[in-house]
Order: sequence, then structure tokens, then C-alpha cells
Amino acid sequence: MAGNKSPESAAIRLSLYLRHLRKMKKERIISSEELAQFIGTSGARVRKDLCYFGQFGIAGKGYLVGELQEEISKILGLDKAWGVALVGVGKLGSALLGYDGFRKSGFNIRISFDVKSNIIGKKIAGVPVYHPYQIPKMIREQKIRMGIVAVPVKAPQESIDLLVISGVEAILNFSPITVIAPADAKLMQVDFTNQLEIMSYFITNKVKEKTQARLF
Amino acid sequence: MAGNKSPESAAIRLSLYLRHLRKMKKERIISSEELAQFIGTSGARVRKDLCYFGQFGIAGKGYLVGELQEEISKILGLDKAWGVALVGVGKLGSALLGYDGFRKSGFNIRISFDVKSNIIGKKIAGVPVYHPYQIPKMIREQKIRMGIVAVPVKAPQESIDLLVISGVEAILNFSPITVIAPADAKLMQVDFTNQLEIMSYFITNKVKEKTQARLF
DNA sequence: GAGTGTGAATGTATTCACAGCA
DNA sequence: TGCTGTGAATACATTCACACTC
Repeated sequence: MAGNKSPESAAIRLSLYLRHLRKMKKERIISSEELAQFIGTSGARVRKDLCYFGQFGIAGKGYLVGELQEEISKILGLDKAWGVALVGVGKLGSALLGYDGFRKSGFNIRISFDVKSNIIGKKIAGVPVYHPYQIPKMIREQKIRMGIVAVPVKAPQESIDLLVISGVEAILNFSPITVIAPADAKLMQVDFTNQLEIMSYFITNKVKEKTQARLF
Repeated sequence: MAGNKSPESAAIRLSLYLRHLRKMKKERIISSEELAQFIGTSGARVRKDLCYFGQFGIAGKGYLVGELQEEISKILGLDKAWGVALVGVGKLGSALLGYDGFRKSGFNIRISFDVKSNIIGKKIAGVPVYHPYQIPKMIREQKIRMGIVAVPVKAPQESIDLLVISGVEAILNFSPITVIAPADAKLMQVDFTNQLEIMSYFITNKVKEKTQARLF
């Protein structure tokens, strides 16, 4: 029954299941075991992840790819488009603006912010760049609920605070700073140095299992 | 005692502790509780993480910042420099080449590889670009043990296989593809779309805890 | 027969709580 | 007295195993 609580990590796996399902023919049937192998987990785990949210399978057969894809999309909230705002249009920020993968999942970076006067008012990869003081106005106007912070050195805390005040509900932060997690928004950190340090640890201590990022 | 096994996630936290310690004066003393607050965990967790590897604290006082920094560096294998190879010098790859944070932790991207003939033979951010067929030769020559894969569309599997054959022991993969984890190397995935999908899930289902990338 | 859905059993991580030391 | 180090207790996640359904 869907009465149990799903593990914190279910969302990560659901997203991975989805990635795989998207590459398959919709009318195919896939078993939990088959799906599990692609992301390196067990059939039982897949079944459990799914049964928290409902009964999507056909006993004795498996799961209908198209239907399961739709159900997982719904669980993850991907049955609609998401507007995203980017703060920090440096090298990394620009790379993210040009990143193709987002659009396929319904994520659109609609506006970006940077202090560099030579790009304010221009468009990069089709996305307009504004000064950060416009964050509250623009975020509210466009009803944006997700933010990406890729400011090069410091001041990510200010960016995050501004976004949250403006109504953003989840933020992906690339700045390698321990930021104060705002109470009313979900914060996810991506820290490249951190990743390499973990790799260093695993080489040094010869631990061999695979680790999905992550976190986060 | 250090007899117990450390949790898989310890490396992630150790890296975060380290990041914080680096910003402090070496002669200061910090308590487990204080350190914990900066990365959003408990004092008990910090103490446990550390006591897997030895006894670094002073009872009744706390930990000496400089000493602890050194010890954690050693545990993570950061007491030496690491040569890193990058495969895929697109927008994201270039951003990584110019990324400052690596150098401070002893990571040096020494060589890079790309198929684009207009950049082969040149240097980008001071790093020479070679054709991928040179991977085995160059990796062995330079005794490189870590790789970053940021190839734009496909073929990350080939890149990964080539790196591993050449002796690379850990790989950070940015390509949003479910790759076959090589048996004799540590593979870490960073998938931006995946991250946003998790954020979508958390907003949609109003879950509020913070998640470190992670996640690994 | 084959594979889902799901309680029960196991394994792993975190928190508690406190003895012992500076 | 204040904080570490660490077993014991708890919470959480994964795996097992099997009744049940198509």
C-alpha cells in the first residue's frame, strides 16, 4: 500500500528510472528487474519505490513503459513546464544557459542575473540578462519557482536570500560555500571540489562501489 | 575505537568539514557541535565521523583546527597533488578548466581531450588539448589517476572505458547517461537535469529538508 | 508461470546518553 | 565543568520471501 513513507532517496531513483524509460518504446513492457539493472539497484527496490505511490504494474508481466513514464513524471511534478532563473552568468552559468538537457524535461531558464554591466540588457543563448536588483520584480512577474545560483566567488548567500524572498521554492547552488539553508525553500548543493575530494578518498582507501551524486 | 566501519557518506561530510576548517585560524579550537552547525548535522555525527579514523580531539575542549585540517586532509588523500584529465572541452568543460576551486585542494587538470580539430594542439586556460586517441599514451605518461568526462551528447561510455583502460581510478561524469560502472574504478555522476527533477519533486510534494548533492 | 505488491527480516546510518578525561 | 569518544538505542533504507494476480 501507498501508506508507507518513501525513502528520502526515492526521488533520485525515480528520476533515473524516468531517464531510462524515456529512451524506450512506450508500448513495451519492462520488469522491475530489468529497469533495476540499468541504474544498478535491485528489482525489489524498484517495486518498493513505485508502490509508495500506487500500483502501476501488471502482475506476472511488468510495467507498461508509457504508462509508468507518465506516472513517474506526475510524481516528480514534471507534468508541467518549470520556469527557472539563473543568478551568475559566468563561464559555468553560460554553459548552463546553453545546456540542452533541461528543455527536454520541461525546465526553461527564462531569465538570468549578473552584475557585469557589459552583458546586462543583452541575451545569452536566448535568455535575457538583468541586474540582480531586479530579482524580486522579475521573479514575481514571471512566477518563477526554481533558481540556479552560479556566482563565481562569494555573495551566494545574498543571491539565495533574494531568490527566496521573491518566492523561489528550490535552489540549485553551485557556489562552494556553506550557505544557510533557508527555512522555506529546498536547497541543493553541487560542489565540484567536494566531488573530487570524495574521489580522492575512494582511491586512497580503495573503496569501489559506485556513488550517485547525489546527493545530492 | 576506529574499529567500526565508517558510513559510506562519511567522505562527503569530511570534505565539508575540511572546507569549513580551511576558512578558520589554525590555532583556534572548535567543538564538534560548532563544526556540525556549519554543515547542518549534529555534534555526535561529527565526533563519530572522526573517531572512525582516530582520536583527534582534546576532551573538554574540542579540536585544534590546524591539526584536524591536516588529519582530514590525510584521510581524504589530499596530502599530495592530484593530476586530473578532462575529456570534452565544450562549454561545460571549458568552465571546468577555468574553475579556480580545484587548485586550492591540490587538483590540477593537466591535460584535456576533444575531437574538435580547431582546438586540438592549442591550450585552453593553460591546459593543452589533445585528440582522444592520445588518451592512453598521455594518461600513462603523466601518471594521471582521475578523470572528468564532460562530453556534450553521447560517447561518454567510450571515454570512460578509455580512461579506465589507461589506468584512471576514479571518474566524475557529467554526461546524463546511465553508464556501465567499470569494475576497477570509482564512478561518480553529476546530472543537472536529475537535480532539477529532484527539486521539482520536493516542491511538488512540499518536502523541506536539505539534501547534499550527493550524492552522492 | 512469471512478476507485482508488500509485510517481515536484515543491514546501515544517525541519534542518544553517558563514562571518562583535560 | 565541558566536551570527547563510544557503546546502546533508535530510526531509516534495503533486501528477502512469498501470497496473490494476470
